[in-house]
Order: sequence, then C-alpha cells, then structure tokens
Amino acid sequence: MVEKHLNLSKNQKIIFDLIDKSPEPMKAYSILFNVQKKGIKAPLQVYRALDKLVEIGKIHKIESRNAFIACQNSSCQISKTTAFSICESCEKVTEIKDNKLAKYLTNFSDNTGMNYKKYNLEFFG
Amino acid sequence: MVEKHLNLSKNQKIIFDLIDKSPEPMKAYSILFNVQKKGIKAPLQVYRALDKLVEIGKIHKIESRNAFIACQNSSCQISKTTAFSICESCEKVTEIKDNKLAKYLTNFSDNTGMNYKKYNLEFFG
DNA sequence: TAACACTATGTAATAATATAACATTTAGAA
DNA sequence: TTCTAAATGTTATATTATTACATAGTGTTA
Repeated sequence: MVEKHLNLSKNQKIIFDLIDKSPEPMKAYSILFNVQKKGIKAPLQVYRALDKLVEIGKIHKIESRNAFIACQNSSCQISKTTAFSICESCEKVTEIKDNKLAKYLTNFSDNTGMNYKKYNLEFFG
Repeated sequence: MVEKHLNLSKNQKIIFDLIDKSPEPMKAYSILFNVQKKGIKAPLQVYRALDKLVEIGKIHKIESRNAFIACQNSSCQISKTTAFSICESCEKVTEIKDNKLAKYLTNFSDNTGMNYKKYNLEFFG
C-alpha cells in the first residue's frame, strides 16, 4: 500500500490522505477547512485535486450528498462503475463490491439496445 | 391526463408544467428565470415546489446534473426507484423503464444481507 | 360556524457548492 | 537545455440551496 499514491502530487496526497482516513464521506469545504493548516487556502485547490482523484479512481463522489469517499477497492483502478449503500439515518456510506451486480449493470441494455460502460448507483436504506 | 395534477398547488402546477414541457432536464435557477413572469420571484419558491414534486414522484432529480425531469412513467407514482441514461455529449436524459432491472435492483442484497427499497441509478454513455 | 392543524406562499438574507480567468511553478520527456 | 504538460497559487464570481420569519389558504372536526 505504500506505492498507493506515489504518483500523486503534493496537494493530491494531502487531500487523498484526509479523505482516506475519514470514516465518512467528506464535503469539499470541510476538506478545505481541514487542510488549511497544510497551506491549501482556496476552494479551487481542493476542487482540482478532487477532480484528479476522481478521474484516476482513488476517490468517488457521492452525487446525492456532494461528498467524497476513498475508493474501498484495494485494487483501486480507474473505475467508472460505482455502487454505494447510503444509510439515511446515520449517513454512513459503503461502497458495494459485487461482481454479479457489476456484470449485470455493465451488460445491461436499454430498449434502444444501447449499453453503458459507466454508471453510478446509490442505494438508500 | 387531465387529473394528472389536479391536487397540485398553484406554484407546483406552474413549475411542473414547465418541466414537463421541457425536452431536457431543467436546473432550478433556469426554472426560476422562466416562471418569473408568472409571479414566482424567489429561489425558495422554486425549491419548495421541486421538493414536493419529487416527494410525490411527479419529477425526479438527476443528481449528477443538479437538474429535474418530469417522470416519464405514465402511471406516475411515488417512485423511490429511479434509473436514467445520460448522454455525455448532448446531455439528453431518458428515464429507463425496465421491470427486470427494477426487480433485480429491488431484490439486490449486499454482503450484509441488507436490501433496499430505494435507489437511484445513472448510466452514462 | 369556530377552532384547529396542516400545507402552501411571500420575502429577505445568507450559506454552501463550484468554476472562470490569469499568472506562475514544477516535473518529466525530447 | 528546451519544451510541454501537469500542477499550483490567487482573486473574483457564478451556481445551487437553505434559514428564518411572517402570512395566507385549505380541509377537518367539534
């Protein structure tokens, strides 16, 4: 796991480490508040690192919460297919790793015959 | 279809009609701009109507776009299970009505054995 | 009808989330 | 070294959403 973010830049490392340690999804301005002591002063610095981390699959955005969570897949890749369970009482979010579900959704064809290599699924309960 | 929004209030009707006529998802402030001539002046009036319309299932929020679309299911109900396809080039959004998909996801159990009566799925392509 | 509860509305102010524009620096490849 | 792409720093601003408080309508029921 040491090489996990060898190729991350300084700001990206700082922000990834913070999100990775957090037990719950973090919001951008909460991240900003927490990294100000490390010299990251502006929202844009946070959003740029978040964009990059999402792009390379090290974190995911929980769209319904505008919050970010570290990828919980140990062999973390550029992942365009994501699924989460979200507790509506406690706001705990867990990434769902289920190969059958992933296969089912990746192979899903809509009524036009189109299928999709990218999706985001959020379960609530 | 006449009784479709008999029980909607004035603001809810105005805003539902606008979204229903739109060929694409509408954002809250675009809605606001479009209904100002009808006397709806403030964001909160829009958000309150949107909240209610989502709650009763007449519209859905596309979370990844912060935009709202009319329910495309003719027998529109309080719907807690939603699936959409989103074109990343043209931003066209279509609601997916697929009973097998709905059944699969409604019956899905995660590794804790938990299953979920509510979900939102967004496909991108 | 009157009293009540519930839903909806109006208005102002502000909070929270996100991006545009521009200048500079760093890291790696050629 | 030179070049290029990626990353950073900074200010300002755009976009999305909520808080707080006052008022009005709607339906129920005593």
